[in-house]
Amino acid sequence: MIKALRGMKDIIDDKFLKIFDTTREVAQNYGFSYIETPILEETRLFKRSVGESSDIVNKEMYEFIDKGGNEVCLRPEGTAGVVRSYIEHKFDRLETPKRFWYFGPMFRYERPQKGRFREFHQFGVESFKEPSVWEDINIIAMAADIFDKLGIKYTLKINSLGCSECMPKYKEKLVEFLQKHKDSLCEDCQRRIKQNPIRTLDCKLNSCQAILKEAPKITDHLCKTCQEDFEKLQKGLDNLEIKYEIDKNLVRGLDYYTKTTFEFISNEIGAQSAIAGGGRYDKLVESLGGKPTPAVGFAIGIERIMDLIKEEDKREGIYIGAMIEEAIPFIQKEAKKLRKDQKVYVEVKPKSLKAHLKAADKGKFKKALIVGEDELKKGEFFEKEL
RNA sequence: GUGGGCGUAGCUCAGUUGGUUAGAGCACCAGGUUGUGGCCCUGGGGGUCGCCGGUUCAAGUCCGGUCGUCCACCCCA
Repeated sequence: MIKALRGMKDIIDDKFLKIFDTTREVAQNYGFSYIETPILEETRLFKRSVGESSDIVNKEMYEFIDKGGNEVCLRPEGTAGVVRSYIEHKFDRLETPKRFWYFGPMFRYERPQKGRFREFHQFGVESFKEPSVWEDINIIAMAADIFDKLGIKYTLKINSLGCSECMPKYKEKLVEFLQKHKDSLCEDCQRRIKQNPIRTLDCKLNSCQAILKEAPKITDHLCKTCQEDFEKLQKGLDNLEIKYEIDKNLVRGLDYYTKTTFEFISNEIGAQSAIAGGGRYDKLVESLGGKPTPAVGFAIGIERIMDLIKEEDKREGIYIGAMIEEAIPFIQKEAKKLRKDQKVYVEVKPKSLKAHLKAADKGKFKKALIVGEDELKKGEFFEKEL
């Protein structure tokens, strides 16, 4: 038997559509426009944006050479492609902000486990050309709206990584601290000192965390602007009555983030607790060859929130069946009329009244319309509410 | 990439120290005086025991490998 590839799933679940509809509705209500970018992109797009030091680029991409000799890969995340498109269409030369939402599959060659697949779906938004922290609040509010609409409980964590002014200075101090305690840190963290020192902050090992407690915090080293913006962020969320926690160790795995970062966490889905993540990336457009353009965005992991949506089983639609084959044309014609404004299922296999009612019940229909010999003569239905 | 658990019917799982035609519950189909579902009763269909190899008179059961799956590490949505 041929099976789907490891870590890839067929989606046979109406919840997926429900999430799609909800995210689309909310994004459109926020004034964002739809964008769909290619699933296949040049590999260097992700190397330059996500960052070569990240695990995603390092070891999780589906890379190959196509027949034209191009180094390509299946997209491991959504932001890079949208940014590429933004620049390619010269939107970076406009003064007006552009806001996009997308929904589609992403690919990462990882070892599958709960809430982690090799093909998974993300809904995401990207807002370009708006430097204000109030925009950060807008999009956090959008994510919160989506979760509220879907009835998903979450914890929001926020942090600020600082800008190109304060971040490098902080990094120096942190590296200095880490070098001092190098011998007590785990192997991974020792490696991180050179590669990506910020990542040591969210090391899961208790031994490292004990040392890192004393480490300098980014939030204590923000420049004046970043500090003010971080305070505005908190006030803005308070104003919208969105609860949050400040997590000074919240570091995101993609290299392009600056200033505001945030994550939505759920404790009901195992170790993969992040259901959405995002933040500001003011330098990314420029580093991919566009004009300097501030931007902020986030993405939601669809498979992860599918588990969190409770299924309501309500009856809906009409079941139509015939007890004799001669009645099939009649029910098909009637179904055509009824379907104009409601869900109508036609059973084309003739069977007993009892069997039809049973099937209609199992199918969670609200009403059953059955036609037998008598009904066909009169041109009417045997009707039953379920 | 590392570690651990698990692969028997569509689903959840039994299967005793290796021993005849491999079981249960749920689901499915058909009946229960020919046209009233959910409950109940009866009957029925359905499994190359993940795959390959080995040990043995004999393997679902033991051994090795492989693939898959789940959980965790790692990483992230």
